[in-house]
Amino acid sequence: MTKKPSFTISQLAEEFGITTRTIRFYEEKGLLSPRRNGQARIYSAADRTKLKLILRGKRLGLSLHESLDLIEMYQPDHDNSDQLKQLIAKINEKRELLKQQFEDLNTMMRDLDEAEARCVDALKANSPSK
Amino acid sequence: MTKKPSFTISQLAEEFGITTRTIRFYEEKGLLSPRRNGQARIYSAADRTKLKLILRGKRLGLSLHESLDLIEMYQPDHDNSDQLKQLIAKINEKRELLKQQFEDLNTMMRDLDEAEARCVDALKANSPSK
DNA sequence: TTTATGGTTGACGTTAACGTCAACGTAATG
DNA sequence: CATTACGTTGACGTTAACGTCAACCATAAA
Repeated sequence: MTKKPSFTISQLAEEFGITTRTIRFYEEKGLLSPRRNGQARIYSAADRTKLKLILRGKRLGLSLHESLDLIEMYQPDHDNSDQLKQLIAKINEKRELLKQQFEDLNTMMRDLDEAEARCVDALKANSPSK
Repeated sequence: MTKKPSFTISQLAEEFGITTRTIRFYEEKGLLSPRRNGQARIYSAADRTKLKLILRGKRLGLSLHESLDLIEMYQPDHDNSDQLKQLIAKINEKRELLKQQFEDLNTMMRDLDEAEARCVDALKANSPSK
């Protein structure tokens, strides 16, 4: 039997490079709900995963609320067909947005390549090889 | 001789689906500097391109200031070697961030695929083929 | 018992990125 | 000339996502 891992707030804060204030803030917003030991918060592996999803969302420019939506997609209510259909629709919307982001990223990457090439050329021009 | 195209603020606003207030706000922040006809603003093709870059940056989660940095990368001061070197360093940093974003996007896309698959399965289970 | 360490709950402050609104200018149109 | 459409400049409001700070509690070590 492997013990279920658990974490303190500051462990998670350090691991992900954020402050404890931030983690508590996410809880206020309903993104996390760790269990308690007395008044102290204890985070499960699942809580940690949620936090990871939130931070990934942030890196992709999602708001906290959007991340919350996404997280809820991962644990749908399997008894409600209407909700499931809505969820599938939402997922497809999200997929479209992600595709757009892929294009944007590619474009920006190419732009950066060109920008760098121009810089390198300019450098060569500035200091001719003697 | 093809005439140089120019745009009014509301043309750009409509084209990009933003408000004129937003465009003026970007100007306040130094991201745009259209020429004037009297007191009215006139936007050149270059201004339009800048705006496009800003909005692309936004979709990728960049702040306005970060987009400004990027835009300035595209028109470096070709006489200043130090600045050029710094710029190359910045570009490489940015590239690393973009790579991270690519990974995030891929992961999220796969997660979405799985989430959808689970939804579809649940739907089938709910309404058996009878 | 004192002190250090880590955690908690408010309350309030801050910054970015706009929105809203009022008061005004200007140019074309009926 | 009055109206309509479009534009301008402030000034102020708003929301999200935290930061800062004070006052407090709990446990463990000195």
